[in-house]
Amino acid sequence: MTKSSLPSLNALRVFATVAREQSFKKAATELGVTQSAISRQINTLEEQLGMRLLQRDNRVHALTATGQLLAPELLRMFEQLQELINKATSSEAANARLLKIGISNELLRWWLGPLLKEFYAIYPHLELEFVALPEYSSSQNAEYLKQLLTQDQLDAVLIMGQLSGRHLQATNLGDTELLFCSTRLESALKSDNAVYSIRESNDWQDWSRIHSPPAHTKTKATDNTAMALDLISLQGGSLLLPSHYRKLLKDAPLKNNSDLNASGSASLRLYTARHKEHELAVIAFSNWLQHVAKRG
DNA sequence: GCCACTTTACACCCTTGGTT
DNA sequence: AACCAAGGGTGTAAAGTGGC
Repeated sequence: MTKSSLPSLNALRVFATVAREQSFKKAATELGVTQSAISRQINTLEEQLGMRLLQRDNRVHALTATGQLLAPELLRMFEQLQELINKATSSEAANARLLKIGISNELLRWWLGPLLKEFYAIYPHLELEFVALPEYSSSQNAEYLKQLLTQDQLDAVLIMGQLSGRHLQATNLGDTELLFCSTRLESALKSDNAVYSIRESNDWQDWSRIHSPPAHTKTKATDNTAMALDLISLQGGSLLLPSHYRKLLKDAPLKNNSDLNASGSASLRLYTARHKEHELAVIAFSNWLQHVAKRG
């Protein structure tokens, strides 16, 4: 029998019920349909199988040999199926939970935030709560971030850079390109304007290795991208914008000089505690993020 | 006559495939 | 992407059949 010619689950369920009750009428009552529907399901099933399953005239007398072979196995399978459904539906309630996510304001505003509607449409039983973190991992904050995860204060951390530890599970969500952006299209390297980068990142070092800026180039470190954006909008200048915020170029008065872009070493990563790697909510969030990151 | 089941006609919903 | 028609699956109501 090919896959496409498999009888419908409903027809098999009807047959199993009739076999157990030895009556179309009782089966109809149990399944909440008319006895006519039962009759037709049995007929269709027998036609599909090419043989009779019930010996009957205007009464059900007995199961045929084929019916005797099928009925006990089907009844057992439907019992197992019911158990599985009970288990799945009760665990859905258990899995309806709050996920605490550590993330920077920048990543939330310019990357994850606009995608959340899609997440909630797929996983309506999950709720996300956000806790503000730095944009980049560094030697100063690494231990603190690890503790947040291993001591269950957060379920996941979204951050640029690396956290190491055997109790952590890392998922790479894509390498970062540093977009050289200025308030004006001209290259800031030829003017007096400074280039802003984030203090905790290696962005300036990564960028300098590729573009070897002149020694007189002014650089300024800021705490985060939002601060760098505010400063260059007030004072002019350039910044190294992580490519995850690419959509921002449409909204902010920024121009990207693609000749001066460079690849950064700090990838965007999702970190979770290893003891939570089998939790359905964590798996769902992680899988969805990977899907979103892949799509770009 | 009642009961259990079959047959037939018809309706509704969903999927699929073609068209715009 | 939106629309439409065809076809399949599933349901009901009602009439018919035959045993008890």
